[in-house]
Amino acid sequence: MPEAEHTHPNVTAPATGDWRAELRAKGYRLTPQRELILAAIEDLGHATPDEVLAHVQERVSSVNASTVYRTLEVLEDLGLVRHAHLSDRAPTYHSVSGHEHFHLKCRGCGQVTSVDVDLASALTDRLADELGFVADIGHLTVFGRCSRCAG
Amino acid sequence: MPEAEHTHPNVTAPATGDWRAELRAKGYRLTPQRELILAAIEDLGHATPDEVLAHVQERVSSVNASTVYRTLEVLEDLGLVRHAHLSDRAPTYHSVSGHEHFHLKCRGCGQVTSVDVDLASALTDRLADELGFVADIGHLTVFGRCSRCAG
DNA sequence: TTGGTTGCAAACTTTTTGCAAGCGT
DNA sequence: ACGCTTGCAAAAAGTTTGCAACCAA
Repeated sequence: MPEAEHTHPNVTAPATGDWRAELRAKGYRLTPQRELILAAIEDLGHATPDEVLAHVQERVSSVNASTVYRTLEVLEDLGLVRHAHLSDRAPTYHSVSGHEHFHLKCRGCGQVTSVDVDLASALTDRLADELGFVADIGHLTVFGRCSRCAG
Repeated sequence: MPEAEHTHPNVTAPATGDWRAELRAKGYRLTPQRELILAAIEDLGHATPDEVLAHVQERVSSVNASTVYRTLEVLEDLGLVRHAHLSDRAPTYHSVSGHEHFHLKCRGCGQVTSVDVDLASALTDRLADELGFVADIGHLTVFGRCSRCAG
């Protein structure tokens, strides 16, 4: 499959520093690894655990893969990052500092596009009205073909 | 996570036998394994490769896991089965003999619900009109909370 | 007979886990 | 000092691959 490129460069708001307080409030500790991993995700926009690890290790080579997995879980619990499944393989994590969005993935060129959740409101409304189902659109990935590849 | 139960028992149309011809037409061969694996998916409704293997092995213990993976790929190529990601782990395969549908997965109780693709037409239309993106709704899984678990 | 298929074993990729040492608070 | 965290190594889970024997056509 072609390499994924992203149409929505992550122009994220800088971490306010108040997440560190929330982290402690939940009984977690603030460690260099956690700051590095969160920063990596904000740098990379969308990244798999593997890519996060590589990015972090460019500066601090001693950081371990298990730490990345464990930290990603903590950061997701804190609501600082989210993940989606952009391929049949590893999940992709992204920062939540911006607006909530879901993803479109083109099977032709591999391009990933971020779309505002509003665009799916018709679906979420119907699911809620007709089935009482509260959808988590931020986790959604819609596969298909982009305009160029659909032809 | 709770075990998934399914609200849409697969009442699939019996294989007409004409898939065997299509299979040969594409240069594939008709083998007992392929018939068993397709039958397993129609029996099970929704199943991971692992579950398919276990089901097939109840009758023919010699069937191998690689054969299941390879066959699932062939069957999907023929359009006889499809897969969706109902968990962060193994993919789930289902028969395409019925109507096309996408899935709802409840994070509370794990329940999986099949929903007719029509219900998502508002989303697919907007994606097509505004972005030219042709969505493959049959592959979609929407995570969230069912009416009971949403409270 | 020909070449697509299968079973087997080994390799691989991604993620999880046990544990002792380390460090944030 | 207490106990959450980390690095490491091994295990687990899921999938893929090379290859010789096998069998559908």
